[in-house]
Amino acid sequence: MASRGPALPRITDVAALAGVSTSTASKALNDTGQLREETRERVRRAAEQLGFTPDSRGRALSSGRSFTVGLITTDSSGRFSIPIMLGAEDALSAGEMALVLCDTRDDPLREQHYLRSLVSRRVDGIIVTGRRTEPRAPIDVPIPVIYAFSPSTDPTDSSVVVDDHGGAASTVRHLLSLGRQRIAHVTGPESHQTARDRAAATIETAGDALAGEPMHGEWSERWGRHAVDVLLRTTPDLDAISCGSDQIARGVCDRLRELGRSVPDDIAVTGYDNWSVMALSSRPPLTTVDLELEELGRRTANLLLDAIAGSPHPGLLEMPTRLVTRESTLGT
Amino acid sequence: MASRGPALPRITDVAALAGVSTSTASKALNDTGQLREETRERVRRAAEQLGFTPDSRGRALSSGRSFTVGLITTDSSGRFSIPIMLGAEDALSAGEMALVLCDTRDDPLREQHYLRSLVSRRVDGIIVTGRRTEPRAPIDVPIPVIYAFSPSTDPTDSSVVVDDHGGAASTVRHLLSLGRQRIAHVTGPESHQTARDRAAATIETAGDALAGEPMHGEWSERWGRHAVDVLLRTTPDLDAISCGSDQIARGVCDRLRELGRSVPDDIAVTGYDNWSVMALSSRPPLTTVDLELEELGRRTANLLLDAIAGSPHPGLLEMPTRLVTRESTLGT
DNA sequence: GAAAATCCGGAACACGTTTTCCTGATTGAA
DNA sequence: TTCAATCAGGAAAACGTGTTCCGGATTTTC
Repeated sequence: MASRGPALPRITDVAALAGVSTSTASKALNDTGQLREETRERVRRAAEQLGFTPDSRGRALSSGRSFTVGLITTDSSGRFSIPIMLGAEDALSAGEMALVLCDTRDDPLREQHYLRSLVSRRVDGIIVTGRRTEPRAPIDVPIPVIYAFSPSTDPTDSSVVVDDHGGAASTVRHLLSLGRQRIAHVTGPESHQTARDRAAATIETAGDALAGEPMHGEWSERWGRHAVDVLLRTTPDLDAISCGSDQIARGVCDRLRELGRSVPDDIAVTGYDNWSVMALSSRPPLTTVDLELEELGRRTANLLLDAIAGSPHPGLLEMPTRLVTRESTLGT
Repeated sequence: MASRGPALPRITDVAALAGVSTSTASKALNDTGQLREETRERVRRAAEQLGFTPDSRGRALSSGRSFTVGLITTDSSGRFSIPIMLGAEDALSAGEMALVLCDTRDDPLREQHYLRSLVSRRVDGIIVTGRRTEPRAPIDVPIPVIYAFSPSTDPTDSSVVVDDHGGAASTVRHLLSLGRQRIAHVTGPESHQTARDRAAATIETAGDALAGEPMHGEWSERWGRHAVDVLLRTTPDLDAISCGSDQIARGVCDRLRELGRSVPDDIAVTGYDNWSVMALSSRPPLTTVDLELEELGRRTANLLLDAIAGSPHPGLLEMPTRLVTRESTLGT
């Protein structure tokens, strides 16, 4: 009942078939030790014939490593964690490392549970990620840890984050380069650090071209639509709106179109996040900032691999964003 | 260099501290064997004091199991695989099982690579999932496998899928119960089985109330908008549009509003998928079908646990969907 | 032809846990 | 008091691999 089908062959089976000892078989398959090439080849053929796949549990035990890293995410349903996850998984799988997924659902109890589980599995390292850019409390484990997206509050930990300041600045510079002179900023709640950071960068970069104060609201199309109504009343000579998210930008575009304003001829609009379903379905499609989260995930994984190998890179690493230009600023 | 910080305590350390042998310590911590309660307690305290966490690699080796299952997804970036993944992870973590993530990116080579890796890790089972409802070729491994969302072409394999027929039928019955009598169906490409299935169910359920043939196009808002133009020309007395996805439905609503038709007073609209960003941002919010994918993932995981325990459930399991009613059919 | 160097492969152990078997001690019954 | 039955815990093996050490065989050198 325990095993259906024939048991998987062990290295001793390979050794027996090749007529050598297990240690010789091990050396042959791992290209270590001193063996005649002919012996190596014989063992390889035996392994091939038996369909031998080494049991990594044995290897893990003897090597002291598990070739596994844990990914703790506070909400993987969020659209930020997922690309990070995939990027990390991509980078790790190249190094024959596996990634075990732990979704805490923002529950500290679950987080504790998962940490124990990961330590018990003797994972070689842990990636911690979240859905907000606010720093989070570090986790306490005797294993290398890298924080992605949400940095650790401890600056001596290794964290990889998005350069939100640079991203927001790039949209504003783009608008300025197009000759826009009255730029409004519509973004998310002031309680979100990312909204504050982007607003600050916008103010700093726009200078005199900034129209009024940044407008904080919710991350929704509805807020974008509402903000347009307010803006057109208070700032009639507006010629650009830089939005804190693609969702807001889409709402902005919809409302502008309903009111007969042309985007981008009358008013150029920029989004943020390059969330394809929003940015591409918007009318017109949005110029926006791609967070390059998959690359961030890859980078995080590689940093973790370094740390596992004994060369940690403590501190904060800010990853560059990429400006994606589309019709909402360029026209057709 | 290999280990920073003090090495993690082993069970021999616990045993030494408690003044017993390792086998006794093991029995004490696992509540097996015959030991005095006082001895058990002494061992437990020693473990506590040392912060002992058993090394699951050793346990895995000795038990013959790895307490790990693999999840192979052809694209986890798709929004279907993710809830399934989370549901599975949730169900597995309750049983102290870990889930290792493998994203093949639809590349057969990568899939082979991952399969070897999972077999090498001696995972206790594998979940295979995809982004389409088309059956897929089974994988060949000597380990229990369950297919989720994309069933296996081999009917003797275990597969868990969405009841697309029932889901589509439920929207049509809902429209009929509201007294709608001329129902059009706008859906995705005919090359997609899910579009064909939903169309067939719609035809069957709507009967005489069906207006024209199902209209196949792409899964986009643009197609939804375009379909409205066609429909209003060919079928002026239309009073309901059942869409094959929330994205299409959103396009439909947008276009109807632009043309001055009231949803749902003039024409009721239903979506499919309950993709919140579409269904809730639509004006009005969409009545739609929730695929309950997280529950599907949980169910898949539990079936896999059964199979691992020696009680497989071969065949196809269709999971029920849930109709979510909102303003696009009910009004305010 | 003897001594040294080199090459090849095997025996043994380590990794950390669980489990099986076994022994000595205690208890109960006759 | 003796024998059997139960209890408490230890010794050893098992899981599958990698690695260290060591001895025998072959080749090289003088």
